[in-house]
Amino acid sequence: MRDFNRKLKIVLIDDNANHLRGIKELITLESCYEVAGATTSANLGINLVKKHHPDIVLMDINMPEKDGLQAIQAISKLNLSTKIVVLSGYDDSELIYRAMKLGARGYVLKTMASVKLINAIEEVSMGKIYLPAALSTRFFEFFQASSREEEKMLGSENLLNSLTSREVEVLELLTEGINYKSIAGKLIISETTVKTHVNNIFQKLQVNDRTNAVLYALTHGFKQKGAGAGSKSAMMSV
Amino acid sequence: MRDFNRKLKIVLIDDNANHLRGIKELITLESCYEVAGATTSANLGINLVKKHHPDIVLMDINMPEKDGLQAIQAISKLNLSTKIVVLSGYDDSELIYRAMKLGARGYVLKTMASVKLINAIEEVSMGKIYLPAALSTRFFEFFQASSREEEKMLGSENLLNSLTSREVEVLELLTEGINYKSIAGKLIISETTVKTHVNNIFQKLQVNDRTNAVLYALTHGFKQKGAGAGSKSAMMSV
DNA sequence: AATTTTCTAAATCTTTTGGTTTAGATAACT
DNA sequence: AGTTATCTAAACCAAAAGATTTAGAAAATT
Repeated sequence: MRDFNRKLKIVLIDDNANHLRGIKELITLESCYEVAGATTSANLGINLVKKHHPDIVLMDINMPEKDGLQAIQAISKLNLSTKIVVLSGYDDSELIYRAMKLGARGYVLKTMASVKLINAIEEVSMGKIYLPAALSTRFFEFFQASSREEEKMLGSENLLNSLTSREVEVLELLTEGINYKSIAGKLIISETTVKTHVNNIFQKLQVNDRTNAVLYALTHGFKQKGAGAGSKSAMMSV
Repeated sequence: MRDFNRKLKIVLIDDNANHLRGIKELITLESCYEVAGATTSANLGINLVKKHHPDIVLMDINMPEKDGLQAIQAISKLNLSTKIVVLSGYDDSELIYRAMKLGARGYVLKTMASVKLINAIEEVSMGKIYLPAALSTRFFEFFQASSREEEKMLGSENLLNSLTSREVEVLELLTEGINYKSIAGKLIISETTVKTHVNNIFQKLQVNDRTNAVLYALTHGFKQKGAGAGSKSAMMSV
C-alpha cells in the first residue's frame, strides 16, 4: 500500500492545452495529488520530469506524431522511479503495444470515465500495471501477431537443418566473425578441413561467402553464442 | 456475444491425472460446455485438438518441463480458431510471458476460485484476452525487462554514429552481403573508392573484416533493408 | 557385405579482401 | 584565408577467402 501521508507528485504532458487544463483541474480536485508541472511540449515535459522526479507522469500520446512515444522512452531511460500513465484517444493495438514496450505502466482512454484515470494512478503508483481488459486484448492482438511474424521468419523450411553437427559448429564460429585459422585452432582440426566444411556449408545454404552465410544463419534463428560481437536480441527458444 | 445455443467444445490437458479429473468434473457441471477430450499427455492433447477442433483448450503448464509451452506453440501453429487458456500453478513472469507470446489467450492460476476459470473460458471464447490484473503486471515485468535489455544492446554508445552518411550507405550494402564490385556499381563510384570507405568504416567500428562490421551493425540497431537475405525481427523504431 | 555419410586433409589456383599511402576536389567551418 | 571533413580514386602488396578436385578413415545405414 502506498504512503497516503505524502501527496503523489504528478507531471502532466498533453499537447492540447484545453485537455491539459481539464486534467489538471481533475487531478487537483483530489487532495492526495500534487501537480508538480504541466506542459504541452514533450521535450519540456522530459525536463520537468528530470527536475521534479514525480511519482507519476500523465502522458498524452497521439497516433501520427511520435513525440509521445519518444518521450516515454526518454523518461524510461532516466531510470527514475517515475511511472508513466498514458492517456490516449486511440485504442490502436500497435500504439498500446509500443507505449507499453517503451515503459508505460498504465494506459487510459480519454473516453473512459475520469474515475478510471484516478484508478490507474492509484494502481500504477503501487507498482501495478493498469491495462483494462479491452485494452489488454488489443495489446495482445499486436503482441501475438508480431510474435507469429517472428516465428514465420525464423521457423520456415530451414536450410540450416541440412547441416551436419560439425558444420553447425563451424557456422557458429563463423557467426562470431572468426577466420579460418582461429576456427581450425578452436576445433583442433586443420585449416584446410575448415575450408572444406565452410564450402559445404555454403552449398547447403546456397550462398557464396561468409557474410551471406552469417546473414542467413542470423535471420533464420541460428542461436548465437554469448561471446564475440555481442549476443543477439534474446530470441529465446521455448 | 457467443452463440449460447451451441455447447462450447473443450479439450483438457493436464499431466496430473487428479487435477484432470477435478477440472473435467467442474467443466461438465456447466451445461453449456462439452468436454471433447481430456488427456495427461501434451502430445496426445495436440492430436485431440487436431481431431476435434475444440473452441477452447485448457492447458496445464509447469515451469520445469517445457512440454506445455511447446504444446501451446504447436496448437497455435495449427491456425484453428481454437483458443488456449492456460491453467498453471505458477505466476512466474517469464512463464506467463512465454505462454502469451506463443499464443495463449487466457491465463488462470490454480489457486484462483473456480468461477474465475469459467470467466476465463467465457471471455476467451468471445475473442477477448483473459489476464487478471495481478498476472498482467507479472507479464509486463518480463516484457518490459526484456525490451530494456534489447534497448541496451541496441542503443548504448554507438560507434555507428561516427559514420558519415556515405559510409552508412556503404555499410548498408555490406550488411546485405554484397561485394565491392556490386557496391561500386550501386553507388556509381569506383571499386577503390568503396574500399576506402570500407576501410574507414572498419577503423570507426574497430573491426578488421566485413563479417564483424556486419555483426556490429546488426547487433547495434542498424536498420536492414527489405531485400537480400531476408529482413530481420521487426525491431521497429519508435 | 556393400554403400553412404561424415569428418578429415592436401594441393592448386583464382578471386576477393584488407592495409597503407598518396592525392585531387568540394564543402564546411574557424 | 586557412583548416578540416568528406568523397573521390589509384597503386601496390599481403593475406584471406573461395572453388575444385582428390582421397583416406570411421561411422552409420541398407
